[in-house]
Amino acid sequence: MKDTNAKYVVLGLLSHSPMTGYDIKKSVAQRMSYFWDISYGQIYPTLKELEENEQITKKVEVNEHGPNRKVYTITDKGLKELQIWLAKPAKKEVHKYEFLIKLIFGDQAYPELNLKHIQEFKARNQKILQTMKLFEESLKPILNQNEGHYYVLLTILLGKSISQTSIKWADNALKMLQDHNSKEGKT
Amino acid sequence: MKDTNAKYVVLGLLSHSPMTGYDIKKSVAQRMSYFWDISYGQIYPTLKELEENEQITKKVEVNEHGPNRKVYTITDKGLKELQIWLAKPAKKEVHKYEFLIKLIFGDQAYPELNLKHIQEFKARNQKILQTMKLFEESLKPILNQNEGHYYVLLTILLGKSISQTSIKWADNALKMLQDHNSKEGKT
DNA sequence: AAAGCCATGTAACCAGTTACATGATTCT
DNA sequence: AGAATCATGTAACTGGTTACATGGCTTT
Repeated sequence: MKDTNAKYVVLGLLSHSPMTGYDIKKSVAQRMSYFWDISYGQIYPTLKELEENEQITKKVEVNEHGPNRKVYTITDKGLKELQIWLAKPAKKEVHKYEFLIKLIFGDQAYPELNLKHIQEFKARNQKILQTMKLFEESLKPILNQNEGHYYVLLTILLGKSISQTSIKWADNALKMLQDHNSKEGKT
Repeated sequence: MKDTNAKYVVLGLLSHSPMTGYDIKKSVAQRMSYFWDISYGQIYPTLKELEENEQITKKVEVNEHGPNRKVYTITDKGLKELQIWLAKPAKKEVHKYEFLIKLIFGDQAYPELNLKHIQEFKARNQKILQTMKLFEESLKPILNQNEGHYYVLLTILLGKSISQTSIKWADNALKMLQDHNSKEGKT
C-alpha cells in the first residue's frame, strides 16, 4: 500500500485509542491543526486500505440516529509499521505563505494593500496563538496522566512560539513600511 | 486560464525584469525559497499559457551552446492581472511539519529517536538562518537602489525570525525531553 | 427556522512533483 | 573524469481537496 503521511497520522491516532473516521478528523483539527490537516476524502479510503492490510480492525457500533459508527482499533502489525516509520528521518518542512508572494511584489501595489496583507497575517496568527494558549492550559493539569500528552505539549510550544514571532514581525513590518512610505511621499 | 499561484509568481518576477523559465526557477530558489517553491513542470506550461493570453511576450535569443533562450517580458495586460491579484486577500498559510507528526506520536518510539528528529529540525533551521543572514547582508547596501528590494527584505526578516525561534524551541525541547526521560528512567 | 453537529462515503478535480529526454560548457 | 551549470520541455503520477449525497438530532 501507498506510503502517505495520512496513513501514519491515522495509525498514530489509533495507537492512542480506538476511533471512527469522524473522530480522526476532529482529533487532527484539535491537536495538529497548526502543522497538519486531513480531509474525509483521505481518511475513509485510508481506513479501508489499512483494514485490508490488517493494520487496523473494524468494529461496527449500531447507531439508531444516522449511519453506524465504525470504530477502528490498531493491531500489532499496525503498531510495528508505525514504529518503523517513526524511526525514519523526517522530510523537510513545507511552507506556503501566499501573503508573502503578494508582499514580495509589493512595489507593484498600493502601499495600503501591503499593510492590509500584513495586518491580516497578524490577525490569523493572533487567533492561532489564542487557540494554542487555551490548549496548553487544558493540557497542563493532565500532563502526568498520560505519557502521550507530553509530546503534544512540545508541538504546541512550537506553534505558540512561531505565532508569537509572526505577530512581532508583523508589528515591526508595519512600522517599517509606514516609515518607508512617508519617506517616499506615496499615497 | 487557471488561477494558480505559479502564474502570479511568474508574473511578479517578470514585473521586475524580463527572464527565461530557467531564470525564474533560480530566482524563486534564491529569493523565495523560505516560503515558496516552483518546478519546471509548472513554469514552462505557465509561460506558454501566459503568452497565449498576451500577458507576456516572448523574444528568442539564439544560443549556440544548447537550446535557444526564450526571454519573456510582461505586458500591460499582464501587469494589470498581477495588480488585481495583489489586491485580493491572501489565503491562510499552509504548513507541513512532518517531524511534528513523528514527535506527537513520540510515546510510541524510543526516546533517542525523538531527540534525533528535533536535532535534525534544528540543523535544517540553522542552515536556513545562515542563508537568510547572508541574503540580508547582500541586500542592505543596495536597498535604496530599487523599491522592490525593500519588500524582499521584509520577507527575509520573517524567515529569519521564524528559523531563529525554531532553533530556540529545539534547544528547549531537547532539554525538556532529556529531563522527562531521566525522570521516567527509560532507555 | 436555521445552523451546526454527528456520521458515512465517493467521484471528479487540481496543484504540483518526478522522471525522463537532450546536450554543450565550465569548473573542480 | 566527473560534477555542476546552462537551457528547454513533456507525460505520468500523486497527494490532497472539493463537491456532492444522505439524514436525524440538538442548539440557537
